[in-house]
Amino acid sequence: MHMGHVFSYTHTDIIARFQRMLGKSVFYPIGWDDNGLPTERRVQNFYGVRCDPSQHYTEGFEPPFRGDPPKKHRAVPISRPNFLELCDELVEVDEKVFEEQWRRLGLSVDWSQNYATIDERAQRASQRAFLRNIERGEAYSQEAPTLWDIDFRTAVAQAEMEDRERPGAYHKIPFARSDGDGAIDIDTTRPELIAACVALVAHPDDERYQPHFGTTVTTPLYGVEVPVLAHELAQPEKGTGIAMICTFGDTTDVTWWRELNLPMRAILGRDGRLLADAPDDVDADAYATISGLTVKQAQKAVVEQLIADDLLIGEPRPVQHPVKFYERGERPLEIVTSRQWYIRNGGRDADLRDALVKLGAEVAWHPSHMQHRYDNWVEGLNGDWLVSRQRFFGVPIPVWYPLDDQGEPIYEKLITPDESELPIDPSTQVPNGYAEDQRGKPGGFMGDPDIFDTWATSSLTPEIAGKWEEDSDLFDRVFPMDLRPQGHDIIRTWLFSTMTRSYHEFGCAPWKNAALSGWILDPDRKKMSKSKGNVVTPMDLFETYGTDAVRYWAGSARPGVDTAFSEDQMKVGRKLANKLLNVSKFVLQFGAPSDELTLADGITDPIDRSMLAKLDEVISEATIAFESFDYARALERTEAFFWWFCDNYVELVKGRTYNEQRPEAADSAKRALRTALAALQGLFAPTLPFATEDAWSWWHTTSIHSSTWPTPSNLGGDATLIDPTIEVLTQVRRAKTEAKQSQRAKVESLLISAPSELHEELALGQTDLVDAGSVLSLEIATGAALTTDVTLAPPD
RNA sequence: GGGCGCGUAGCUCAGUUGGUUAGAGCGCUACCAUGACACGGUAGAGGUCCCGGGUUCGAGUCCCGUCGUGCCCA
Repeated sequence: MHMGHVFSYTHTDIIARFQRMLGKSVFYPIGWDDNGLPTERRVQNFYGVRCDPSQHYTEGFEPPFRGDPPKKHRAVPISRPNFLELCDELVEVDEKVFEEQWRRLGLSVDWSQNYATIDERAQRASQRAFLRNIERGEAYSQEAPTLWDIDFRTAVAQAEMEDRERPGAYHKIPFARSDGDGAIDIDTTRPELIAACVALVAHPDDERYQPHFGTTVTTPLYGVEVPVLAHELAQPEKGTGIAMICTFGDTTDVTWWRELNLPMRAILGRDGRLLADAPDDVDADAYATISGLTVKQAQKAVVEQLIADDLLIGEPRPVQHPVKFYERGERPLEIVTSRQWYIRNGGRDADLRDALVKLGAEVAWHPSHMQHRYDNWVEGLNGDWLVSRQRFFGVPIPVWYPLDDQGEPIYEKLITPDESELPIDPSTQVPNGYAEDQRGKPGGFMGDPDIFDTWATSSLTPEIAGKWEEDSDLFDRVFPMDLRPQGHDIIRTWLFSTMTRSYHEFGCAPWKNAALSGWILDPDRKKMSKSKGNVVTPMDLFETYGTDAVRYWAGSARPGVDTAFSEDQMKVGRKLANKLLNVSKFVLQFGAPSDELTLADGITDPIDRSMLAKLDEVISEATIAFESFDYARALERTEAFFWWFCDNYVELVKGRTYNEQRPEAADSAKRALRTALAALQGLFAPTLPFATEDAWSWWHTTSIHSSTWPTPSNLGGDATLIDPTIEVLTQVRRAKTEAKQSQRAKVESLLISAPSELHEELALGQTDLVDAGSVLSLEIATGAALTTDVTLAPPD
């Protein structure tokens, strides 16, 4: 856990606490997204093991290490079940630590409702939703080109892919025309893929190549005849304006291959090496020189061969170009053909895409411009959602396949479990009508070896948390949910995938509101993240500034705005919490008024009513702000009033409150102070739960967090009536400061000059003013503006 | 290249239907042991609201453009 988590989770907690004070019963679960690669990596590094599915299960296996294996240690291969046991073990330990930290932060989540994306309930929901997706045709498996990380050996979804600028070089290479009339020169950054070339392509409007459309050329080195075609995705200004289409060099190749109905000529293997055997029509002898090489080695070999055959025109020209990477990966993604499971998300279906955009419009976004991110992403999708992963720690894909006489799976006849059997693991469980000894045998069956990507399960968090199909009373009450809080960086993944699943299953958005938190930036304005090594952990900050101060820092950042990590803000928060405790002590020292007058009868002084009228405005504004999830504005308004209250109102009426000569006047102030204090403690309670609870306990027996949200007292006071008096008080203070005197210094005479319409207001504040300013003699005269003439008494 | 933010005091940021003299905190300066508070208080200095046009009686706020900066998507 780092400050980025503290930041956004605090926002959610503030909203939950506010809603609870409105009298609502808030459903506030928390979940751990623990399956997937990050956990696998942690397990490998923590225990010094690696998963090898060919290994057999070892009962009672003890890992070589529990934490910090030495650098030289070589990972011990262990079976998948053993590996999963260690995942479970580590996840449990991690979650304990997390929970402890969240409790320390004061998250008011319902800990009895927590879940994890690997727990049984989540697995059940994940598998159930998926089986229903299959039934309705929303999920399908297909042998298709897939983004592939050669190091992780897994397929990767569009949402997990990112562009990185990498150096490359254009190689200009001639493709001989089949009619023998010269050659067409193409530019490519991937000459090693010439053997995989299936066509050349140029823009249909490109006059240079229009005469060649429909003709054929022959690939250099490998002698394959390929057509010259037209497609509007070809970029005339890039290189020579004509490109070779390979199966596959990049995602555009996939589009061309699909839309132009081109044949497959695959040469890349899943290990990132070129396949051992050449495609059928490729010159086998020429291919033999690159067979089995890595992509990098193959490029070098092909270029050398081109140069030797005088087929490289000029020198390679270096370029910087965007290359697609798995977001966790270190080598460029390749595209290989493999059988994968997909869930329809509109990437290949305009109607579905439109429906999902429309669904996005039904959600209230906070801040509203975040909706553009969603629209942008949905409209830019170019394929369905790939959900299968060739990994180990995750929810198994709950299907089996019958095997034919040759032992080959018959994918179209897949076998699914009954919902009542979920969750299942098809790699250890046997489908109905089969016996375990038929596993992998001709005429028998095989389990799908893959697991779901973690997003495929976390896309169901509303269903998991609401106990969909398991507790319909709860589910009907909480779904659709009111709020999805999350970071804006995962709109394309978590938010969008959750929308998609909800649309398929229920035809509606899974929540009414989406509140997007910003990122935490380090002082250099870089995103704070583990991989950048610039994270700050919260525990020390809790110790140094207090939890409320850390929450204050988070709560003062406007929704959706990236925020610099700032200890200065925490100092301010600490100051605020401290001030609240002190002013509470001050107000409460006077005790409760003895009689039971109503507020209207007990608070008689117009100065007191004026302060309360100001407070009423603040309560209204803060309430409206909170209702629209703008916790920062609510805090800011409350805070501004609070400091004014402490510095001005409290100081102004302090003398009257202490004055036993005029009990009724003192009583009015005491009642006003207590009324304001109760409201202020309430207004701050969502943001500063600890300080407010503490101060509240000094005069209440129940928790402030189960008290009711402050409401305006509506005594009909004049909010601005007090202002001229405060202005005069400020001028008196200034006079004392400029004279380098104590604020306690006596004022011999105070001459106030003010427009006549302010005279009554000043007269009403006069007694308090005389007390607060230690004024010996005061006079009010008429003048154009409010000015004062302060004569200090000589110091003693 | 397309989309979306953001440019206000040395720093971090408020400024919500356009409306007196643009605010806060931190930092800085000076002062103050006062009965809630030294984890304090009082006051002060500090701003061509990125730049250039436009709308308007009036623009930090609305419109157009430029520049800078950040993110998302190609």
